[in-house]
Amino acid sequence: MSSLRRTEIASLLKEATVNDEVLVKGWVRAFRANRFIALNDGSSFGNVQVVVDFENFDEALLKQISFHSCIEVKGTVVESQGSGQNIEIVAKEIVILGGSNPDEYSLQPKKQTLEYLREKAQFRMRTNTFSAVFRIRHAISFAIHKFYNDNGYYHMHTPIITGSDAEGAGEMFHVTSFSPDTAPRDETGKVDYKQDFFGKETNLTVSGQLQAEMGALALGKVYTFGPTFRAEKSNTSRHLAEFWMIEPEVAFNDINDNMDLAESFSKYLINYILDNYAEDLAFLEKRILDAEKQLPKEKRREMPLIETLRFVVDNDFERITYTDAINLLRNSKPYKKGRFENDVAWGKDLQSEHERWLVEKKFKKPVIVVDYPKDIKAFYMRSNEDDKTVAAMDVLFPGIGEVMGGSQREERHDMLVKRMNEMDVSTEELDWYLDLRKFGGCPHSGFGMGFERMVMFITGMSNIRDVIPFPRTPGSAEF
RNA sequence: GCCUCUUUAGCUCAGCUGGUUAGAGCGCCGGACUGUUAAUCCGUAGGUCCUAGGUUCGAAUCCUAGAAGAGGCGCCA
Repeated sequence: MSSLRRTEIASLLKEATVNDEVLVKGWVRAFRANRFIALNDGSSFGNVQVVVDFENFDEALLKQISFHSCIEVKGTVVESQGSGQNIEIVAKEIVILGGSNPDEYSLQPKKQTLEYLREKAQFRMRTNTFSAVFRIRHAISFAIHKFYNDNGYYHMHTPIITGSDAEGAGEMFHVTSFSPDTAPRDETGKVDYKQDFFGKETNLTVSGQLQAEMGALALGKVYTFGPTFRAEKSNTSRHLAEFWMIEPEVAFNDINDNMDLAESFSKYLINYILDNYAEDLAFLEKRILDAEKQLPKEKRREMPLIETLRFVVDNDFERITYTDAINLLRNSKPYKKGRFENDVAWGKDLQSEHERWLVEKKFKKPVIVVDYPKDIKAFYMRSNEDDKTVAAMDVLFPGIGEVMGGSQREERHDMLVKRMNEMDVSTEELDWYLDLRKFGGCPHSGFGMGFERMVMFITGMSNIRDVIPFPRTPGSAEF
């Protein structure tokens, strides 16, 4: 008995047979009727029920079996008399590993708002919702590596501290070893970064794409998966200052190959979760349905979570050019009735209300928009024959908007230089990037996927801060 | 960067045009019950009405500033 080894609850629920003597450890999810403990150790969504014959246990010990206290139980597996589970454990010995005074503990065995739990990040992963979300977050991360590995891609680590500020993907966080008060200054009074750690100004990366292109032009197929930083004061449920991004970059792929990759990649991830995390998904779906009961019909999801995921996997993404999208929008009901707040016109970027109409009203499935006007896109995107558009694509998902954005890259050296000059991007600073066109260049494509946005889509969570353990947003860097 | 909303018990909230001692459900605590699945029943306790000013005979309620949280726009992933 004393040499008994711990069984994880996931394997216990799967493999235990009646009369097994077992040792389990975990956190108390509920203690009902002074007799039934729902115990969870994180190994699965399911709890194991521990039955306590309270007459045989010390009252002081039973008192310590409170919500989220941590205990160790030795006992015998029996068939359950109750209806909620097949087997349960009759406790012979219980040890309190860590008590949790319910008077002082900030969580309770009841529904609590996601906002409140967000403030208690030290505990929120113990709740059903967040443990399901973070198990799935892990699984998507694993599936990403599996997808690319199985398809012959190489994972490439791009730098987190970058020395170039020409990536143009947004505001950056400066990285310096100087203290603001004592930073050395040059004769004009500006901070003299020549004396700083790296001898120049440095920032946290906003994208690994330019570096990934080096990998693609040597290893053929590469992808990055790392943290990314944007110092934009975006105050929305879809933006983080620190988020994770996956960026495949593939030699010889054109924009159509790029779209194929984006579609098969996202379907693979969704399928992986459908196949392996059904229990967690079912709980998340039920959670949303319960929450939506209080909302008016038009604010509820059109389909429950799992149905939505199946639908996305079973149907082709809609592919449409920017020009066609503009025409569709200008002929749409909301446009004609003046319901859009922002104007729709060729040359202007699609606003979220327009994207939402295309995805949620018109096509009711993921939509890939391609061939955007060159003036609203980045310098490295390949110019099309019409000289007005570039081979850029945005992949739009229902409820979330842009999940992926990418392009075929401009591989023609002269064209790239021309675009850089037009858009005021320093050719000197990016000479290494231009070298990739000068020496052994080739057509290539890639895109960036916002990891947290994919986690949002798959888990059905509506705030990006609830799918990352420690969200960093303007004005908030707790924990 | 712009705009809007919220902040009242441990949690979720109600509290009307300013007017006695600020309420409910859940949770906690005490008791009853004991095969429960958000257990049930009875009872007790629990409040700097976010903070600081102001208006008023009187402020949870009105005004100003600040803090925290949420939502929308823009930017994007």
